[in-house]
Amino acid sequence: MSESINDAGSVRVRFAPSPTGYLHVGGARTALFNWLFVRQQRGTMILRIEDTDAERNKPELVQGIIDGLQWLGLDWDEGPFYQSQRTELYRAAAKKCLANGNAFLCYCPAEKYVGGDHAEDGAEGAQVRRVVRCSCRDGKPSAPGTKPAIRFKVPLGGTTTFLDAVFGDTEFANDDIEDFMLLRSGAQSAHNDEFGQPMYQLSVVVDDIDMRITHVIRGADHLSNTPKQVLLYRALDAKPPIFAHLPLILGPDRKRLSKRHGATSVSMYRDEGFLPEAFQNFLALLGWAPGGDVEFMRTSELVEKFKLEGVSRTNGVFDKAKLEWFNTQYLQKLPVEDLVPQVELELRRSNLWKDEWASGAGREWFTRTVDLLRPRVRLLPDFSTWSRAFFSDEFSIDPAAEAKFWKDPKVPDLLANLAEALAALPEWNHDACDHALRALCEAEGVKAGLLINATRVAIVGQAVAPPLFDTMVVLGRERVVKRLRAAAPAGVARS
RNA sequence: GGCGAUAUGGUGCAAGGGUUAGCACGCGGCCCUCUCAAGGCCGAAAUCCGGGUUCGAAUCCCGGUAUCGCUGCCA
Repeated sequence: MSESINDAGSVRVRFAPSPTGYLHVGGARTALFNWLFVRQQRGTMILRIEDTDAERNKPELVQGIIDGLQWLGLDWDEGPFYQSQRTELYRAAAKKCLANGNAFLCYCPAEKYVGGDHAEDGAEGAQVRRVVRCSCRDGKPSAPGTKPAIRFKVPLGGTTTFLDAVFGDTEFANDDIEDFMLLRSGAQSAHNDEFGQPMYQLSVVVDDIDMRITHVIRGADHLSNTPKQVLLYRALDAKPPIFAHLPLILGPDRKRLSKRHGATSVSMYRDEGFLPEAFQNFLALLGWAPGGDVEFMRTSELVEKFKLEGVSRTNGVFDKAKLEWFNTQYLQKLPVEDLVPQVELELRRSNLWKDEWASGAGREWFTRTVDLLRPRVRLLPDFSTWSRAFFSDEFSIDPAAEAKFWKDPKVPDLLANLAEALAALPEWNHDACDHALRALCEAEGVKAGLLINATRVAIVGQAVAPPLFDTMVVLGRERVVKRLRAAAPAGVARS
């Protein structure tokens, strides 16, 4: 019985980024889809770092990717594995291909390699072969004496097919596939190695076989690489996995998302103050939809509903406005206890945090305050802005707010009177404040709105805040009265 | 250039032969109101083009166009 659980757990996927120093949006989406799929299937997620290009890899950059994954709440079960540490495995595989006739030694200097070019379309006659093959593949070295590289010997004629869960059955003509590199030549290597570093196509396939990957979920930029890899699986006597290629994420100009589109790394969104779960929800819906009208789905729901078959085949534009909308939705709908820790982190970052908020009554008060503030927050740092206005001694009045709500000459007296009325209140709560203010307005013959707006400016320094009486309760009587008294003469001076 | 993929409002997704082509973001308006949000209601806005197949096509087929990808001793 328990064996069936193991069966269900036989799905194995991997996320295999190159260490570019940060996790970018496209990579994050790939990681997320892998993760949603594998968690639903109760399978195994593997993290593998594709750092075979020794030139441009810095091991320390991997941490940026890991941070990004963790922020997004994506975990893995095995790894991280580093391809740079598995070189021998790839060399052995390349030699196996050589031995069984699926690869050849290529002596062409890199710049002079003729393969991959396409033959001129001659007369209608024999146009079967579309890719030029290098003479090395037939045992006729083009430049004997130099150190050779190893290339895959793509079959002449025929087709290579594979199953793609997103794009369906896909077929490529072998004559369109160039004899791709497996191993670099040893020539440029400082060492006296026979061969150089392995190439991408080789290392992915070898690792995916070795790690028993069942589903390769990756960007659609690899769709055209897939037949090469399928050929390699065969050459290595292995069964290809199921592929699932995800449509690419584009910038607003419909070009592939890149640095010049602004924020492309997930860390930038973290730093801007997006909630990880909102980001996750947004990303999940970029290229996939469960089929109904629901969009707000928390992690567990996404895991439950995700289907590879539902993935779109169309490249999609990253729409930051929609991401912002998701963020406000999460800010509002999340259980407040899920939000409070995020706000705490934010206030710690901006040095506004007070230890008394960590537990007990302080914690309760802090939680209530977060709850009060959150409908008006768009990004986490807005909490810092609010806190500065509410609780810090740097309190100051925004001139624009003042101009808008203190222009009535009656305001200074009203504020002064209100201060005393509030100071005399037997109890400090929403209704008491409400009644006191309205009674005063009635006595003075002014509309409550006038004083409410003026008071808001006086006690928070800005034109925008949560409903006034809630705000008063959260601020506390002492602060409210003090600020009202301070505001009254200021108002007089201006009137 | 060759090969491949894709094509529904500005954007993200629905509608897998028969709907007044639906939802959401954004945009405009109204309501609510104590400011600003949120929320509610209303509105403008789309099936790339051309041929087929069919009683009937956004949906299936072919061609064109456009876009993206691959075509590296990058991954």
